[in-house]
Amino acid sequence: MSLRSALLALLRVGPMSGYDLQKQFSQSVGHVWHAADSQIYPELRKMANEGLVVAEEQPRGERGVRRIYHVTDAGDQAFLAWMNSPPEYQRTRDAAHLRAAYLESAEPDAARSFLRAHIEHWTYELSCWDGELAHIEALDNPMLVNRLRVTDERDHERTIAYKRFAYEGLAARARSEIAWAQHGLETVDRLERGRSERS
Amino acid sequence: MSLRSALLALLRVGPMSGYDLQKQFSQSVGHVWHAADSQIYPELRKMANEGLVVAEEQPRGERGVRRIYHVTDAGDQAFLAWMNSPPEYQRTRDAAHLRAAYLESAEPDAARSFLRAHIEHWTYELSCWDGELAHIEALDNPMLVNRLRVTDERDHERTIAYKRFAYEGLAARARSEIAWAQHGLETVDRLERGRSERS
DNA sequence: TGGTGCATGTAAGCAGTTACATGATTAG
DNA sequence: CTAATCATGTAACTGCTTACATGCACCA
Repeated sequence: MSLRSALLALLRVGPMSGYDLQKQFSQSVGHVWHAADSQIYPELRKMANEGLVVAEEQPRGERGVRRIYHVTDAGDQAFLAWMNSPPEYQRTRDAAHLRAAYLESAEPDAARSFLRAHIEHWTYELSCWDGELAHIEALDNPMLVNRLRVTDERDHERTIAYKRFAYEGLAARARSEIAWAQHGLETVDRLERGRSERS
Repeated sequence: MSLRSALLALLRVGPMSGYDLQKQFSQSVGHVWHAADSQIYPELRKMANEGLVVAEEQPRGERGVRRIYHVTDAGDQAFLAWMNSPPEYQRTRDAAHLRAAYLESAEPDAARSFLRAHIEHWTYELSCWDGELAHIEALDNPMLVNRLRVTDERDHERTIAYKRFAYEGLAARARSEIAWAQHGLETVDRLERGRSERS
């Protein structure tokens, strides 16, 4: 249900087409919740069938149709119900840590490559999230600006504070992953030194 | 492919039935990679069809059959190939941080409940991982003991070190999530104080 | 006329969840 | 005898991925 909530959260800021939403998912929101285009269009159709959104159909050329989706009252309530409901957690399923637990089975160089790839991945994620944080602080994130425009001015501070809070959490996680993998590289070196000394 | 790798990792320690594996997934390994029984049995069948494992069939009563799975050479190679291959990362999809980014839409009490649930969830996970770490240090984790038994003594140190490394990473992540949510609770209080002063 | 961006999808398939379903063995 | 544990699955469904597929509008 999170894709649905993410779509509602975006549409509550203002009506958008599937394509517009897709762009959001490849930028700002996409750094928190990823969704592919092939998933967005069918989901919007389903939401329209369930009355959470309505499609304003605009003709495009001879046959093409552009659908601008608007949130309905039912959609608004569904989003708020999700926001006020207890979160659901999935059981841990972490490929990187699974692999780490069996690293003695890998070649030392493969172990190092894996840890460097881990650092590279989380460094990239961190740069995205730090970038979003900079846009929040500078108030030049287009979605945030639009959202503040449809928000009571007394709620601006909270709106900004929670956005910042969310991205700070993701950035902290990325830093923790990077530190862990760096510690891992040191561990590989230490253990390999131990092996070469014994041989 | 990670479920498959996790199954191979366990079976490389020694042959086991689907039921035995299932128990491992609800204990030690299950804290890194979760899998349900309804997923394990079909996967073992598929792996047997592909020659990664062989089932030693034992009759059980009149009609029942117990299947003890053994890793084949092909299975061993598949596991090592996975260990030596570059990791694959999925795009971020984080329901808690998505929700956090829109927390101004929630009732303050719902926001607090959410953050407390987050702390509770990660505190529980942390206790599991700290528990596993204690079993690793005390050398009384049964799977680890079995694994050391089938491992060259010169590799004992590495085997233990990487297990410890994996669980330390998970524990660090849990602590980071808890600290984040605690900071979130303070943020809610600060913002709500601000609102009540203005009203 | 040709490329980029706008705009919309379908189809096959995989991984995982939830619910259902059955029967054997062993310890108290 | 009965409850816990051992032991094995199937079926329907959800969420997501990958690959495929089409066509318009505008600018150079």
